Amino acid sequence: MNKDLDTALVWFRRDLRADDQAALYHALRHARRVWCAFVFDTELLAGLPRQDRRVEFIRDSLIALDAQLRALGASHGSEHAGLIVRHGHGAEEIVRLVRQLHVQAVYLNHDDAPEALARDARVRGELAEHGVALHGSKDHVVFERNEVLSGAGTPYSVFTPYFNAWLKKLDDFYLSAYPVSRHAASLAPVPEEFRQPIPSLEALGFETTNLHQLKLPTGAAGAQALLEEFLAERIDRYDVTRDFPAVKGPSYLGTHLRFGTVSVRQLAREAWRRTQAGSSGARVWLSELAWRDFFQQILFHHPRIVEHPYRREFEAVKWEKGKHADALFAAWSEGRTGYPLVDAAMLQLLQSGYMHNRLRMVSASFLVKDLGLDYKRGERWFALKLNDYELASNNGNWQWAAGTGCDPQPWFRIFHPVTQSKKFDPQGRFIRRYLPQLAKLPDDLIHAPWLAKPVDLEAAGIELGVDYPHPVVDHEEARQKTLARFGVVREAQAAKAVAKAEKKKRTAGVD
DNA sequence: CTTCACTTGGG
DNA sequence: CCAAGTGAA
Repeated sequence: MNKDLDTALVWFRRDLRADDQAALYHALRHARRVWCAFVFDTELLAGLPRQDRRVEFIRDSLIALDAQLRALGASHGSEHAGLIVRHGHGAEEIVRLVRQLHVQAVYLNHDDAPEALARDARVRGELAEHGVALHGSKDHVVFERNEVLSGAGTPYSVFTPYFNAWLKKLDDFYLSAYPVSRHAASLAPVPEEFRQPIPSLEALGFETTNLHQLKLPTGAAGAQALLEEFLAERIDRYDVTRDFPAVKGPSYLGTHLRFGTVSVRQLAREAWRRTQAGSSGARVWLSELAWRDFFQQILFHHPRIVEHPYRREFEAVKWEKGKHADALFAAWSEGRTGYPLVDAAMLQLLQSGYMHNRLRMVSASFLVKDLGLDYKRGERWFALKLNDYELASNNGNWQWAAGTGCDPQPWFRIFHPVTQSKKFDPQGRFIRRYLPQLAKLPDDLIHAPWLAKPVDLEAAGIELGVDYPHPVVDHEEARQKTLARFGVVREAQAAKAVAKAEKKKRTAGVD
């Protein structure tokens, strides 16, 4: 094929794989010599704790990506291909590489988080000054930006119609893999002076974590192993197993999706095929992928939700503040609220960087509706701790739980933490895993130890307040306070409804 | 010169 | 998947 460019650079960011990779594919197709680069961004790293499983996950995955690129190049007659890894200011390092390698175009995949969009726009401007083009591609989601719009041409704000339109647009082509290997001969040898080993964690300013003790294999090969097992053993029952935190139901692919060590097209393709074959589990799992697209698209169209509630009437809600609120937040984040399921969930997050989806809902609801704390505090905590943290999904789901988002859980629907516990961890298997001090309590008492008789507590070897905390709030009392707290929203929504009804009456009168 | 089978590009 | 292009019969 005739190529229009001599040289190009692929800037890897959250797409750490060499197969079915949009930017890599386009670069290889258009340029005779293609280099690949990743930058550990000093500004981004500076905001992270010294022990961060995600930095380790990325570093491991870069080693795998480098090997993947070398092998791909070698099998197409190109020795010394590979990944150039830098540590510095992301944008500056890329511009520097472009000049040093005399690159004619940079290829990257879209990152639609507001800060990333701003950064990429700056890079585009700087590159333009050197006469270098920047080409962006969709890669992270199945459908992005304006690809799925309502009949009126506006973005959807309710999931169900969005999902229907999403499914309608889905076809084999959108889900087909970018055939990277077809053009792999364009992978260029990395010049001697650019061949540097991938920096160690220490060199990056980090310490090792327990990542390798977790059941989370890294890199594209790790993702494929997880996927194979999930498809073979669990996806068809996902609809019935996914709500039970003690059951191995989910795919555990969230972190791989986050860093692009797996292609979302591959996942959607597998789920879609099984959906068409009648698998109800696959259909529910596919809808989770669509939720991810939905929240990405919402963030793209409404970047203000990073700082503000999507529904403006919630700005007026007064959250608990001050010393007592801070103490409640500390109890929540450290897993000592006295509500076993919530505490077990928060400990799972602390110890592994993962939290089961059902528990994300339960613990979020508890923070907002039992403790009366601003959802943004919880959002920030999850952002810090979740291996699979993704701004769009995390913000979207927290706003869902708080009732402030698009298509949210209504604010007056308040999860009962004990009922949720009995329903989704009936035998207390999950609770016992993280709270061994409660292990001897019988199944019916483990969900609310403060209701156990002294004799039962004694038999289980528990002294409340010593071995396990008293509940930090009374749920029924908290519920009443929350309903009152959201009174301002009720009034605003009622006023809105009245205005709407009057308008309807007026237009009806005209007809 | 037409037709069919096959490949390639698009996202 | 579909449209457009290619090459052989």
